[in-house]
Amino acid sequence: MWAGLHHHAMAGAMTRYNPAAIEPKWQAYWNDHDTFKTPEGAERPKAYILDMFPYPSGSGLHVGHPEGYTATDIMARYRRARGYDVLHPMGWDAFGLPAEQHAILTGTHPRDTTVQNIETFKRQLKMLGFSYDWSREIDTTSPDYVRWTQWIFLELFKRGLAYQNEVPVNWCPALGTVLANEEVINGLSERGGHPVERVPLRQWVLKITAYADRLLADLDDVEWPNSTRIMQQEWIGRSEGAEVHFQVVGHDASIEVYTTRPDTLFGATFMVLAPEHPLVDAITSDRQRADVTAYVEQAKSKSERDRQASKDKTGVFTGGLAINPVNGAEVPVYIADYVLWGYGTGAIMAVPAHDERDFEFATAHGIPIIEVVSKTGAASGAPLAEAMVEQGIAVNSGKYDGLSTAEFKARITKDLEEAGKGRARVEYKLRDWIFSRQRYWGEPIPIYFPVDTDGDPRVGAEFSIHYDEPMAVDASELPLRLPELDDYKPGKDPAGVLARAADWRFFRKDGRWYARETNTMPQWAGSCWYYLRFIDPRNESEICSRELAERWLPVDLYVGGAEHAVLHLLYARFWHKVLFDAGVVPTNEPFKKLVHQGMILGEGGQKMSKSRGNVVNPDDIVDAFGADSMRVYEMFMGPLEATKPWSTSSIAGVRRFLDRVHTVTARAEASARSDAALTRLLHQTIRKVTDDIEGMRFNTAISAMMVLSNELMKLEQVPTEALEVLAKLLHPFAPHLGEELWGMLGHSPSIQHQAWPEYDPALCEEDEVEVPVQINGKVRARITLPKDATQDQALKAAKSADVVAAQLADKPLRKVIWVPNKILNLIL
RNA sequence: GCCGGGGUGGCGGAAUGGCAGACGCAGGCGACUUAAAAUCGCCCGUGGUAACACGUGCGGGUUCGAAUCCCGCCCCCGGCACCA
Repeated sequence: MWAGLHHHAMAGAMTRYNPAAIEPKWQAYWNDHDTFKTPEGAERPKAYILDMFPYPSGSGLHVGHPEGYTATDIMARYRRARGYDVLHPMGWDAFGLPAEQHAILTGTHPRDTTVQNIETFKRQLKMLGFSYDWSREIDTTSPDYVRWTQWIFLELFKRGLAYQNEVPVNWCPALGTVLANEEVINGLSERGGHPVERVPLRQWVLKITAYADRLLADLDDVEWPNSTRIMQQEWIGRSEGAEVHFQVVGHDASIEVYTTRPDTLFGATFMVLAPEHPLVDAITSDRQRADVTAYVEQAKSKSERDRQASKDKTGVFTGGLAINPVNGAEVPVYIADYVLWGYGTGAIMAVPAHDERDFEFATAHGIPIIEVVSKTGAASGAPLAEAMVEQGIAVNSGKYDGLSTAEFKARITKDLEEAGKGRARVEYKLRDWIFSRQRYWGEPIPIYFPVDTDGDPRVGAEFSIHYDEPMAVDASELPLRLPELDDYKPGKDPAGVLARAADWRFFRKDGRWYARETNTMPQWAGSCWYYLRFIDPRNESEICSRELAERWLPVDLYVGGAEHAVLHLLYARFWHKVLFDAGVVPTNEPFKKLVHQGMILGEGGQKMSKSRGNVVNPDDIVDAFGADSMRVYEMFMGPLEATKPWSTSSIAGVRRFLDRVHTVTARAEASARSDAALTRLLHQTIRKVTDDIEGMRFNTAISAMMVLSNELMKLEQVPTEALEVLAKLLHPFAPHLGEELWGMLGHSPSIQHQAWPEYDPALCEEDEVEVPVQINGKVRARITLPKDATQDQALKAAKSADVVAAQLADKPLRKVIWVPNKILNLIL
C-alpha cells in the first residue's frame, strides 16, 4: 500500500497539497498502527506531557483549546523523536453544572448530554491530529473513575482531613439552592432577584490548612511561572505575629487578638470584635445593647461580598472595656465588620497611629491616636495626618523605647509569653475547603449516618439523622453510584437533590436504618488527581500501581490556562501531598513544569464570545485551511503565553508556507548536494528550531523554517537531504504534512520514528561577517571581515571606507571600541 | 489601593547591552494569463530629490553604545481586594 503512495507522490510533481485528503489518511494510519501508544518498559528516559483536560461543553471546542494542545503535541512529538518514552493522554472533566442545568430544563439525563458532548470534543481533537494515547482516555464521570475519587475521599476522611462543619452559605429558598458568592447581588439572587439568606448549613470541609506550610515551602521546587507561584503564596497568606490576651473589665473573660505588630501594643487605644464573635453578647452593656443587636443583624443579612464591597469603617461601641496587658490602660471594645470572623481570632487590638484601617475607624469615631513608632526615634508630637505603617523605632512605649521594630517584636513576644498573656503565633489566609455541593451531577460522598425512625423512612416515616456519627462506605462497595431521578430540579431541602431519592438514600443494615450523605463533590474533585490515573488508567485493584507512579511522576510539562493558577493547582497539590503521605505517589509535587497558554481574542482584539458574534470555530478553520495550517498558525501568532488576536488572513499566509514546502519537496533531487551556504543554513536552522522548541518559542521556530523554505525555493536543484531535514523539523508542528513529505521523499512511515536531526556547531559558523562601523555611536559604514578578525584588521578595513577616512582626516581618533564580530565604534 | 504582565511600522510580532523592525499579514509595482484567481519576483517605519535627520508609551539618568539596565510618570490587560 505504501509503495503505491510513493509511486503516486513521485509521479505527481503536479500533485497539490491537499490537507482535506491527507489529514484523514494519516489520522487513520496513526490509529491503525498505534503510533502514539505509550511504550511499556523503562529503558529510555520518560516525558509525561499533560494538558489541562477540558470540560466537554455543548458548544464544542473553541480556538483557545487547540493552542495549548498544539504546544504539548509539538513537545510530545519532539521528545519521541529525541528518544523519550512519552505519556501524552487526554480525558474529560465531565461532571459540572451546565449538563445539570440542561437536565433541569429538558429532563435529559446529564450523562446523555455528557456522552454526546464528549463525542463532539473527541472528533474535533482527532481532526487536529494530536498524538494522544487514546487507549488511556479518562472520563471523570465513569463509575471506574468515580470509584477512585471516592476512595481518595475516604482516605482523607480516615486521616481526619475531611470533617463536617456548619458553614454559613447563601441559601435561596425561592430557587431551592445554595448560591456561590458571585451569584448574590445586594442580598438578592443574580437570577430572578429572589431574597438570599445567610444560613448555616452542614458541609463537608477538607483540612487543606493542615498542609499550608508544605504547600508554601514546596513552591520553591517547581518550575512554574513566577506570577502563579506568587498568587499561590498570597492565597496561602502566611504571617508571623503574636496572640495577645486582653482581660475584659468586670467579666471573667479575656479577648484574644492576633497581631503582626505586637511592637505597637502601647498604641492600642481600642479593640474591635467581628460581629460574629461569641463574646459580643457577654460584654455588651445594657445601654449599648440595642445598637449592638441592630449592627449584628445588619451584618448577618449582608453577603460576604457586600460586606467587603463597602470600605466605610462602620461599627458600634459595645460598652465593654478591656485592659491592655502591657500598661494596664482600659480601652473601649467595639464591633465592626471590617474585622473578619474567619481570620485570626476574629478580634483585633486597634492601633490607629500605625494601621490605616484603625486610623480611619478612630478618626470616624473620635478615638485617641497615640504614636508609638517613629522613623527617627523621637515622637513627632503633632497629630498624625495618616497612619505610619512602616517599621521604625519605638516611642511612648515605656521600657521598650528606642528598640527597632524587629527587636521589639521579639522581646515583647517573649515577655508576654512569660507573663502568660500571649504567645507567638502563625496565621494563614488560606481557609479549609468547603467540599460539598447540593447538586446531582457530581460524585456522591461515600458516607452514611445512623437514622432514628419508627417506620420506613423511604415511605414517609419520621426520621432523624445522626450527622455527628459519619461512617465510611466500605471500599469494597465503591463506586457508590448516583440514583436515577425523574426530575433534577432543586427542591426545598437544603440537603440537596439527592435527598429526594429516598430509595437510594435510606437503607437497612443489621436491623438498623441508615441514611447516605446527599451532598455531592465539587467539580474540582475529579480534576484533582486525573494526572495520576492516566498513568495506570485500567487498574482495577489500585488507584495506580506504585511501580508505574515511580516510572512516570511527576508530570514533566503541564499546560493550561492561567485561570486555574490558584484553585485547581492548589487543590491538586494538596491531594497529591495527602497521597504522598499515604504512600501512593513517590513525589512531593505533581507538576514539575507549568506553562499557561495565553488567551486568543477575536479578530477585533475583543474577547471571543457568542454575544459579540466573534467566535471562531475550529471546524470551519480546518475545512478552509486544514488542521496543519491551524496548528502552525496558532503557534506562529506570537509567544505561547501572550494574549493575542485571531486573524484569518494571517492563517492564509501560513497555509501558503505549507503549500510552498509541499511544492519544493516535490522537486527533490536525490543526486543534488548542498553547497556550503545551504549546509550552513541547514545547520543553523536545526539549531534554532531545536533550541526554540526546548524553550517553547514556537513562533520563532516557525519563522526559521520559513527562512529555510524560502531559500530552498530559490535553488535550481533541491537536494533531498535538505528536504529531509525540513520535513523532520516541521513534522511536530504540521504532523500530517510531515508524514506526507516523508513519503514523497521515498521513505516509509512514520516520520515520528525518525531521529531528530543533529547540527554541527562548527558548520553553523559564518566565515565572513558584516560589521557596522560607528563614529561616535552612529553607524557610518559597514565592513566585511573574516570571522573572528582582530581589532587591527577591522580598523584597517574601516579606514579604507570613504566616509570613515573623511571623518578621520578632520579629527584625531580618541578611542576605539571593538567587539569582535559585532561592532567597531570609533570615538573622535 | 496592592501584586503580576505588558506598551516596538497600517496589523501580529522579532531583536533582552552592539546594524531596530527577522518572519508573516495587509498594501504597492511587475511577470505569467485572452482575463481573473492562484503562483512567482521586487518594494514597503516617518520626513527628505539626496546627503541626512527623526523613530521602540512619556520625562530624566547610566554607557563609547539603550527597545533592552536604573529613577520618576502615563496608559492597557490579568489577579487579589479591609487577612490585623
